[in-house]
Amino acid sequence: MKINYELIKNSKNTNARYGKIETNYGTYETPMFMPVGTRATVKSLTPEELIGVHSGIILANTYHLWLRPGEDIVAKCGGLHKFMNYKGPILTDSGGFQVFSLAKNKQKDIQEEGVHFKSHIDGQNLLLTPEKSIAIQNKLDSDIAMSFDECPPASASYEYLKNSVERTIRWAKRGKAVHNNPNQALFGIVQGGPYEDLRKYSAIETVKLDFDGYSIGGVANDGESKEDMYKAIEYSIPYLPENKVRYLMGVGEPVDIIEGVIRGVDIFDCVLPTRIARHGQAFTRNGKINFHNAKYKEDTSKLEETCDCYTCQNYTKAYIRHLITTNETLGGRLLSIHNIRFLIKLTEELREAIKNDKILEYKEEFLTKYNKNSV
RNA sequence: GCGUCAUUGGUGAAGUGGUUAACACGCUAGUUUGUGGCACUAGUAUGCAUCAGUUCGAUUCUGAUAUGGCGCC
Repeated sequence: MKINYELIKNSKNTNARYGKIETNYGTYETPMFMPVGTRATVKSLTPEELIGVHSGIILANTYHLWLRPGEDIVAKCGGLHKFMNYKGPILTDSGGFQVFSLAKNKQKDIQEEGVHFKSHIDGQNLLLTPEKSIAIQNKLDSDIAMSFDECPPASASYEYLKNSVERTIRWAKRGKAVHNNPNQALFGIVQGGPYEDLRKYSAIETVKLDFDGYSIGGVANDGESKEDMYKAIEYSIPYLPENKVRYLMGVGEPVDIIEGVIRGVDIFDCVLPTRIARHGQAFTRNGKINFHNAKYKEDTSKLEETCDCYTCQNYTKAYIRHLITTNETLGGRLLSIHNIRFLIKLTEELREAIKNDKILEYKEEFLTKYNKNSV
């Protein structure tokens, strides 16, 4: 089986929806947040800890695993699930974003065939094509593979985006043609920047190719404004089928997850919870806090009294600050556990809010508290 | 007691007769959205032991004092 999305309830006053995704590794409710495990590990967390924060699908990366250890070794170990000992579903990103982010200021050559660029590890010349990306993902044996797309910077011109969207559609078609893993779903990606006509065109043409799910890409790049991000979602969603899952790539911040859900997005992924954790910061109901701040030095309270995560159940802020300021790896681990749980809990609450038709009230209440201490 | 060398921020220290006293660490605050993992950005001595003198101008030269290291009696 590939995956199956079931739409259970549409929200009354918004585009938000509650649903379920059935996979070979269990059934999960949406909206959901997917933790990012680029190199076949959600940085610093064991699979047991991931289950402990109620994770569903997690994300791994085609580009990174292609270079190291190589898809053949993963396949030899029995596929990604066995390789990393994660018993939940796994989505693999196609490498399209890496072409954009790794080679941001370096030489890269985007051709019709694919993208020529240099390895970030040893500088060797690489060529990633739609066919290659799909072949790697087939071997990695993830539950969901992503089409190989071009992820243009927010600064890209309309003309550039127009051509880029066309090429991404051609690449999607080529990738789908060679996809041959019967247990793996394949998603298409809508691009088009902040332009309504490009998003519409990209969505309609991508849907014609009939994928198992659709994602909205090219958002949250390079300091793109939130308004542009929300527009990109609004311009794409109306053209996506109701009976397929919708994935907003790379998002995000709590406020963006809420805004995305309200606009009809089902799943999200983002490096933020684990990255800011390693840099000593945590999401809380009252906004983001920085453990480098001196005010936590003697703070014997829990990170969040109301949070059910391992970190909040067992440790004081003073201890976490000590770990962070002394650069102990446990500090980043504890904050990663909390931050991921925070975003997953957020989506759990959003699901409840959709079921009860209280999503706008929930947003208001959440953001009032969350933004109270900032700005 | 005599001689001698030293004294620069929270720390280790560089340096110069002349605009804002280098650098590092620490500290303080911020950034991070399909991860080139533990990064980046910014701020952080109104003052160079104290007092006097030389000088247009002294942290930098001179003298005294204080404190410390070393040597001698």
